[in-house]
Amino acid sequence: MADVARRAGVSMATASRALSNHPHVAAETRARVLAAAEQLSYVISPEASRLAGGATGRVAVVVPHISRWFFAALLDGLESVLRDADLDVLLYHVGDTADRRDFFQRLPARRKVDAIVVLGMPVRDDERARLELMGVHIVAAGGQVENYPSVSIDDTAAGRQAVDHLIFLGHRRIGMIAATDPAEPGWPTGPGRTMAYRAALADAGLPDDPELVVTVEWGGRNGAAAMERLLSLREPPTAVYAHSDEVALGAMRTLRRAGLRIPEDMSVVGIDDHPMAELADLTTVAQPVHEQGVLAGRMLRKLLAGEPGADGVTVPTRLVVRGSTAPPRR
Amino acid sequence: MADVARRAGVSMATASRALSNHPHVAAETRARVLAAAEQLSYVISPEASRLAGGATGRVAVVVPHISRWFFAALLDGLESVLRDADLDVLLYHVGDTADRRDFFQRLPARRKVDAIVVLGMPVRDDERARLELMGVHIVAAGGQVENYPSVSIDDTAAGRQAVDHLIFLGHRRIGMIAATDPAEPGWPTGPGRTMAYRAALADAGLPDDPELVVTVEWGGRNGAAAMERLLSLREPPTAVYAHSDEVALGAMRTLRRAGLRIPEDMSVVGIDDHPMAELADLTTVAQPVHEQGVLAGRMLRKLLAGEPGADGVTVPTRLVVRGSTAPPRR
DNA sequence: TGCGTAGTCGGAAACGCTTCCAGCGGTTGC
DNA sequence: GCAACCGCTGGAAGCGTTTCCGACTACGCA
Repeated sequence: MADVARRAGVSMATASRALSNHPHVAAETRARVLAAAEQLSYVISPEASRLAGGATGRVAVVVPHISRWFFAALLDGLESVLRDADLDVLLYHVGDTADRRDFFQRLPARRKVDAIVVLGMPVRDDERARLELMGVHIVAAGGQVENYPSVSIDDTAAGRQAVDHLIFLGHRRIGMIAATDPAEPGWPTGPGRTMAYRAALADAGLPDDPELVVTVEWGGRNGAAAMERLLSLREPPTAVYAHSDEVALGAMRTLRRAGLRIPEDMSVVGIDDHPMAELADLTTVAQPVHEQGVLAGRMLRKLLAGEPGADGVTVPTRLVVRGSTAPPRR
Repeated sequence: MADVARRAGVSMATASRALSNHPHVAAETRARVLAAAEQLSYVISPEASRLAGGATGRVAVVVPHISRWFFAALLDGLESVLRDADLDVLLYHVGDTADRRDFFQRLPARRKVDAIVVLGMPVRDDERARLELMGVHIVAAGGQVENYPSVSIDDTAAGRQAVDHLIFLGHRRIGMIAATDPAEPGWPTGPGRTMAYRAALADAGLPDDPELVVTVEWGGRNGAAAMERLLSLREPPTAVYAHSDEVALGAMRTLRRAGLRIPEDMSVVGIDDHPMAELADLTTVAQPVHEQGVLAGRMLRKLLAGEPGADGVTVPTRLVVRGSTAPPRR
């Protein structure tokens, strides 16, 4: 930077001000500095800049499963707005339980970022305590995180949309394939999605047969296995509600293999509106995933700018009727 | 850090050496410093550390499409090994042409990273020139990038495996759905995949009917449209080779809608072995995506350690036969 | 006993910026 | 006409590390 200043015939102080867009620099001087920087193809050293100044210009993004569509889409949306704000994204993948413990214990992002956003992942209280040690803003998206400004869907409402649709079509015997997060075995992805099922059945005066509920780890293959369980019942359901599209897609594969027709012999409904759902003609409850990432990014920008961000946003879901649901055969 | 040094009763110089695992520190002293740091829950300021020292401990990862499975899986693999090496991942998404130009023009990662890895994306010569301005190591994965140490599959071989399979089954009239990258219209994803098709046909003594080739942008929906084109021919093919599974899945949807049976009326083969391919019972040529990311990460570690990394690795692909291919009806 | 040496440790100078404070010439208000 | 003021600029003090270099200790050997 000394070179640039010399070339522009100004002091380092002025050069610094010009380069970082501070006021109190004559337009002409600024132009001269910028030109000098350009010629020397000089860029400010972020390290030195942060050392002396304040913010790092970086945001940590914590995500449990990079290669799953839902999380990747969330990240995509988030990244786009952070990039527009000239914020760099530091990616932290906390795939399994060990990673996760390690992340919250070591806090590898400490002192490295201005904020942290947690994607699609509930944060436990003890983890929250660790996170707060970092003393930076925290935002969540796509997961049911309390205590933080966050954006997500209403899982219960989404579940209701799916199950109510099946009930409306006339189904009385409805199975549910609940998905748990493989990283947190036994922990339901969305407790709301399960509650919605029971509430919908109760409201419709239908019995809640525990046989009809099977819980598996997330994933198409497990969805397929779950459907096998359901088919092995003495009296299988006439419709199945899956907690996510991938699981539903797995279930459909089992049905196809069994020679059953969809939707004539069995209706299937999922949640998410995964791109594959369209190709598979799967009825589902769509949630705006990319948009949730975008909203979280905007929220963060506000927070970083010092404005009091909204506490939380719930984005709407909507039923997308395709060819995998129909009234039951009588 | 001054606090830590004081508490441990040593100078800052010694504290620094102890904390960054340098030699020439008595074991007992080091333990004392570490304990003091622990008690004060102190972590080194990376900014200051880099300013004085050398490396940033960060790696830039450039990826064209975060939310597509292939790229996300690559990133997943890469991230896991970088994390093990205590390297932070700075994510740069260059979705469309504008992003891309902007990235290579502004080089936002400049001075921020020790290395850069390009995922699933060919780099043009002019872009390469810009990249080299950063003066850091460069590694590529999942794309056909020349001049860099890189890991990828042999696209031509993969294409041959797919097309040869169809030919072996007895198909004589084989369609191809070629995919281009939406970010770089007109640019074939894998020129090799196209060449393989022509070479296979030629080797089998089959005519190369231009009608049978349709080129679309990547994506399931476009795959579906491409299949419609193929079905509108006077004499449609008996089998279709798609450049990627998503495209193949789209094609299958059109076939299903048309009431055609797979594989009886039409065989379909893809490339990638997308998780959905298994659920859709799609025959495909599998490539180890996650592993390519891992290998790229290892290569980078070597490079950063000063060892001469291998110039490039080609990982093998293999045909996975499922239910979407069969001999043609006669 | 004296001296060289290996192993540790401390002082202090960078590292490349930002920002406080002061100075400078020129305006404005009375 | 003078003082107060304003916009712009420069000097210099940090910011929190690392590392060079010199000093100090304890020990082995002649």
